[in-house]
Amino acid sequence: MELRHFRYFVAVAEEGNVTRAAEKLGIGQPPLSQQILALERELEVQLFHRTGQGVVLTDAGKALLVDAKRLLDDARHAVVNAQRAGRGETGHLNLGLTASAAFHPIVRALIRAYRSAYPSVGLTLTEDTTAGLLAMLEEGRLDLALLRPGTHSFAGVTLHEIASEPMKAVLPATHALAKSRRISLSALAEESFVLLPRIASPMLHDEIMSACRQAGFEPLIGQQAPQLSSVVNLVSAEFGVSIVPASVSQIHAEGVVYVDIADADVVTKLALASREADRSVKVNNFLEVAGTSTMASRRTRPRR
Amino acid sequence: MELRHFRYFVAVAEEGNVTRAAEKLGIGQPPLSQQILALERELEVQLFHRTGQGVVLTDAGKALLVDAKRLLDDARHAVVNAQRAGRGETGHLNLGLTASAAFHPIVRALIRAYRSAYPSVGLTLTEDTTAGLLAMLEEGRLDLALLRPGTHSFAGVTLHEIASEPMKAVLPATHALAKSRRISLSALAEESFVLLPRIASPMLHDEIMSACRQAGFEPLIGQQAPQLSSVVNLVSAEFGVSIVPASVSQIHAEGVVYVDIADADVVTKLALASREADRSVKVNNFLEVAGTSTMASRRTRPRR
DNA sequence: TAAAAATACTCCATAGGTATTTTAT
DNA sequence: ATAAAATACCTATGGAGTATTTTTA
Repeated sequence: MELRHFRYFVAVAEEGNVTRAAEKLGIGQPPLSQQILALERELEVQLFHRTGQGVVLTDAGKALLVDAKRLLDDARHAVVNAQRAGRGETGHLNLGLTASAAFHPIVRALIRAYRSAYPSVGLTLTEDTTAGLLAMLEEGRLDLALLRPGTHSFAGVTLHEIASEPMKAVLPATHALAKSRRISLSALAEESFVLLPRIASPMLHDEIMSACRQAGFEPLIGQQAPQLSSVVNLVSAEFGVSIVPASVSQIHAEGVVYVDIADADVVTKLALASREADRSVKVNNFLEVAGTSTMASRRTRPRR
Repeated sequence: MELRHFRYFVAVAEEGNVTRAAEKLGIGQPPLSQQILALERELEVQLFHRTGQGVVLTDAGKALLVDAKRLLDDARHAVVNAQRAGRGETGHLNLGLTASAAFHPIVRALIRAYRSAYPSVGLTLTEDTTAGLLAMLEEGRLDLALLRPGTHSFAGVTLHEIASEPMKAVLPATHALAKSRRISLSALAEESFVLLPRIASPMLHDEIMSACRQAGFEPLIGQQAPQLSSVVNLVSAEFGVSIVPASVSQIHAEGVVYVDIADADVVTKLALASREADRSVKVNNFLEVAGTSTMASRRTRPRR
């Protein structure tokens, strides 16, 4: 039994006449008769009463007509659904992001652009640490993650840079350098630093540490805070100074100033991470909307 | 696109491996590969990612798998439904009956027997005059009718006798003959008769009239009543005598007696009427349950 | 008897088989 | 290097065409 049998059956049922149905189908009357007879033989049910003027449906035929039409419709729908899914127009996308990435205006813009381009794709946003996001990405619980890649890279993960921004120093307004337009990192060599714990954002943490070392000193970590806003508040309370991505300067707090850093390459990058093996159209569409060129896809340190 | 493509696709999707799926389907790997490729080409959608260890579904494939399985299930159901309809096990039957037929115990028994044999067939009972029933039968608004066929027969209607019963005389208890075990019709020659109007039950009416004429007299119709129970009540009120099918003697009324009639052939028949052209299995099943042998199928007086 | 469906046969398109190559890990 | 899918080519089933017969009202 094939869809052809249903197509032919519906045509004959609707014409009430094998000859005319055959014309409509673009085949001859005898092959159509044969196919109908073959269907009746296979189903072991008579579908038509033969009359001198054509054919009329039996009760079995009437019952089958309803189901056959629905079946043919459903088959067409299945094709359309598959095609839409194939173009990445339907389905669901699990997107992860780190707390610091969430501050970047490009992230909001990216999500909006994707939603308007693919309105039928469901989006779930999950906020977690970089390590957590990468683990979820590998397990397949995330399809994409927005994070700040560090010096180390991860096996099976492709990073697509979407933004690079300078770091800024965060100083209490009372600080001697608070009125400078730009300072060099070495000027902060004796300061106590307020940073996010390394576990929360190892990439950002490592970038700050290595920038300081490159400037010739080992930063003294006086205080740790779990949120970037807390970091800024602690600086405001004169617990020390900090270094944050420029986009974080959106956080305005009393008694805090953001100062440009003169040192070259004190920048942090925002990247979209995807599974290297993931060939999903939905993910590719997202990357396309992000307009990214893939960063070097590295496979240096296989994850345990 | 044929059901074969869906069957093959589901097999490959569930095995995740073309070679194993081919074994399961009892065909070779190359033809299965070809059919899957043909499906992908026709849908213009990639359904599988090919890997070294087999194949994995794309998003489009995942979407199609759900629909394809449902489609194959639905096709199987459609076949079962058609077969059940073909055996007359589903659907609806419109059954008509006359007021006088409704009294006969065989009618109740017949309907019960059919319901228990074909519990999934819906039954609608319609009570009307014989003429009304025959018209509805011809128009297709009824599939079968239980009625008392008269001397005339109808075009395109087959009558299946299901019972033949004697007539009885209905007399007031005060009547001179009320205590007789049996009387001859001629004894009622001078009586006034209470009958159903001819329009309500022409067959029964004509049978009574012709029985009287055969007994040598023209009955005097003193009163007409629309219902058999009213006829009995009028006899009870001494408006006259009547003649009714024996099964009507179920109606017990004060001051009324039912007396056997001695004359030969004063009988009335109960028949099941169906359209001659109707080859419906449901109707045949009903006739089979009724255990009927078809009465002469006559076509004497074509209906206007 | 006249219209339509069924049968008889022929043909060829294509599903399926066999052998081999290409691909992916 | 190996398992699996794809390609190439061949075979044969059966869908479709042509001619004719049978059926039904």
